[in-house]
Amino acid sequence: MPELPEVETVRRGLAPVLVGQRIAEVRLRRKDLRIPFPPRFAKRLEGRRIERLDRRAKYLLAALDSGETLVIHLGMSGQLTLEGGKPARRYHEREGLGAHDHVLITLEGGRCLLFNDPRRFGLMTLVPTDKLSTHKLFHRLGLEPLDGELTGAALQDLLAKRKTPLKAALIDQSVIAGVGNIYACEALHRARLSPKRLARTLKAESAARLAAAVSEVLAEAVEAGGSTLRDYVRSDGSPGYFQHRFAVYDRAGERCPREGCRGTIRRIVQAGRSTFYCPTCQR
DNA sequence: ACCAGCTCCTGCTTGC
DNA sequence: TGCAAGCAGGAGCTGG
Repeated sequence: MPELPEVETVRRGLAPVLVGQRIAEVRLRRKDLRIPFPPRFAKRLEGRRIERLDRRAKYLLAALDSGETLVIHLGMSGQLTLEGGKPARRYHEREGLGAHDHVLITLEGGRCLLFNDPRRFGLMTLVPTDKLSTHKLFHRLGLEPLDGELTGAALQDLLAKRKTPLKAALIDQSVIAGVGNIYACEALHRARLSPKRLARTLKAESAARLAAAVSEVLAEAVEAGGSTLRDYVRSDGSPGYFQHRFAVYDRAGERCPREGCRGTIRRIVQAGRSTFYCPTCQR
């Protein structure tokens, strides 16, 4: 679900509240998400201060004063929201939590970070902060789009050996980190490139256009607070707004919004996932 | 090395 | 109306 813009929006919402705070208590309501929680997970969090809140690809990274980093992935349906205010322990101990409220992290200040994830494709784990970049979750990740790494040349280089359709290459996290199904479709439309085109056939000029399109779409989506289709909300529970600006995603049958193009948006299936594009202007 | 396909899980939408 | 199949924003694993 949440792609880079949604995760970045959650990060921006959480950072002012979490950074500098100490974790008072952690409550796990099951023993695993997509993967098991690490040994003594709650104990390794309790009493620790959160020193930074960063993002890599679609992962949130909370660096702790213990030298470990709490790694969080929202999967398809994960939500991280801030609950409660003054009455410190109330939320943590309350009954009647939702069936999918899996983890509660109560801060010394009294607020509570709640992780809810119906499909349980998300994960939480702990990784030594100085070993993050070599950890198996991170070592294969590709270019980080909002950090200036995503240049036309770098992208062309990564795509050069790939025999997959462009769309499949774009959602491959070892090429560009953080792009998922929605923003891949949007970026390809903006770059006027067909999702079916073979990745390695991209010339420098097209690769540059695609690199720029990905960066622009993601940046605009972050500005809009992400896209809310069904599950995604910001940390305060409010929705994002970028879905209203989709050019192609979930718009099969509609007229292509590109000026001067009279095409109709089509939905096809690639590698088992929906792709939306305009066959007229995307080549 | 690379790639397509399958899989985990729940809930909403669609079609009979 | 009711029920079952199909589908969903992710990504690791398998086998070719």
